[in-house]
Amino acid sequence: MEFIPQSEEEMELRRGAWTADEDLVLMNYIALHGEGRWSSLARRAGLRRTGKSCRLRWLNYLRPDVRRGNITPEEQLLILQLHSRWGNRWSKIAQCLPGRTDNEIKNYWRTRVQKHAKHLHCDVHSKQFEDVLRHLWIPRLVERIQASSGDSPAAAGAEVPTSCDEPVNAIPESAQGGEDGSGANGCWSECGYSELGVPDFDQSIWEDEMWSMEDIWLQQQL
DNA sequence: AAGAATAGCAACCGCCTTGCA
DNA sequence: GTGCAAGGCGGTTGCTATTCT
Repeated sequence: MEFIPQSEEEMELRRGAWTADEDLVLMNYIALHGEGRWSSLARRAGLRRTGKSCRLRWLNYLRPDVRRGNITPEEQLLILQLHSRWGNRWSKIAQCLPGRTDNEIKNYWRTRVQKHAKHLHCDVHSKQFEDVLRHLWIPRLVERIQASSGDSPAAAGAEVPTSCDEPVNAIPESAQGGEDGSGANGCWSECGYSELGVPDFDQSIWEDEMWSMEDIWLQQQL
């Protein structure tokens, strides 16, 4: 049974946080009719929401394959690499991180990465910050990944896609411990790299360590 | 213990692109 | 070729939880 709003009151659009009931309605409707045609979907499902709002709610939150929780070091590494290549192309970056949404990656970048840039008193797009990423942050992430995965070259020397089906090794040589850092076969997302089961780090602990490295780096610049 | 400051994240806004009549 | 509607994307805002003073 489809609900077609008749009166103006029924047409009045809701905004703000979604309720559990609205979520349920949206999920049920999509389960029955599939996604797409969001504007009419919103009307027919009886949701007083814009099509855009429904689409966003589904893609960023309700979709069954959405992964939640801490961004793992592998994912962080991938984000840093892909962002250096593609810039703020969040949806494109998200395509290479299964289960992560563009919104989540964007939020990660703004809250974590830009915060570090701010602490360094430089712009995220500056050469200085690029150097920090390339020579400190990324190598540290690689070390962490190596350590936690039993020094698996597949993880530590993983390749980063230029597109999701065109892998290249994007980890800078300075960040690679051995002469042969390769071993992963193609796009991380496709080989399931981020699903290898490397445990999450306690973000605050390892980020603290990042800051001691920052001090070293700043010293080197003096 | 309470208020202020900060961080994290969900959701909205506005612009651009695409598809179709 | 043009206009319109819908979808997609990046930027921004605002709310809530947490941390700090």
